[in-house]
Amino acid sequence: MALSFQPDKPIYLQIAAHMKREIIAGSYQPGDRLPSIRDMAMIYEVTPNTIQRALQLLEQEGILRTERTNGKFITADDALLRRLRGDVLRERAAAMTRELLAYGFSSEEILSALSDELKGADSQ
Amino acid sequence: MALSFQPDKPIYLQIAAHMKREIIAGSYQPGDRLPSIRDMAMIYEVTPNTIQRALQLLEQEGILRTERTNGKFITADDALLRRLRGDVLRERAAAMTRELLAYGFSSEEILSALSDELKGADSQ
DNA sequence: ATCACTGTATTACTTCATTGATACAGTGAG
DNA sequence: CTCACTGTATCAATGAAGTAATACAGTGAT
Repeated sequence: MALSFQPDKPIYLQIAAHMKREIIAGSYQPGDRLPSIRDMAMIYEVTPNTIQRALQLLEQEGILRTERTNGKFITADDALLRRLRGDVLRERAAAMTRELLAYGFSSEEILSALSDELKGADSQ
Repeated sequence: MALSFQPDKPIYLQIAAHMKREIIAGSYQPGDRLPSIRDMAMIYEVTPNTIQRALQLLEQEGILRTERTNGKFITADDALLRRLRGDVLRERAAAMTRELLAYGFSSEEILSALSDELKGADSQ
């Protein structure tokens, strides 16, 4: 793996975002145990502190649960994961809408631009 | 005015973004002269350097033009402004699409979420 | 008891970016 | 010429943030 990091954003944020995407996309299952902090540090080629910091963010969102001396686990709370999935979608859509309306674009323009993008993405 | 700044993003970027929105939204007209750097510094309540730095970004995009001892002006190039407007819309739509597809959302989910947001925004 | 494994906390380094102070330079009106 | 106005360049202070090093602490298998 070793995920190529963008130099302009903190690594711990990029790892947190990556993990969150994987979890929401279903690459990890509810209840799964994560690799240990030190193992993940090797995988991502960063120091353990950076991993810990990333995972703290996810734990604050309730996505992870810690067993003090045993490891960290994806929450087994299915409902929470489903809710999170919906929240992410709505929040991203809302942010984009807010921004583009501030630029003076009409609802029709925004919707049409998005349709075009999705058509392009589908055909790949 | 004095625009309340978010503490987490550099002020010069926020000012640049604000100006760009105003220009794309049509609050300034092509060819308009901007207030002097020192005047804008007073208006935004920041130091002149911060304004200069913000305006440099817009100048690099071709949105502004400088007359060395006379001031800065919105470009009179109408076509450029129209093109910029379209670019912004497409770029934002593309970024959001990329991100949400990485989360595993389907095109249908994305489109529907955006429609919902726009409906909400319209009715306000 | 010891070892190997978990996560946690503390501290410090170091780098980097943002902002501010100040000086430079050109133009045109009076 | 001088003043008042433009934008520009340079350099320093500060402050914040990210990362790394290291030590702490708990558990369970052998």
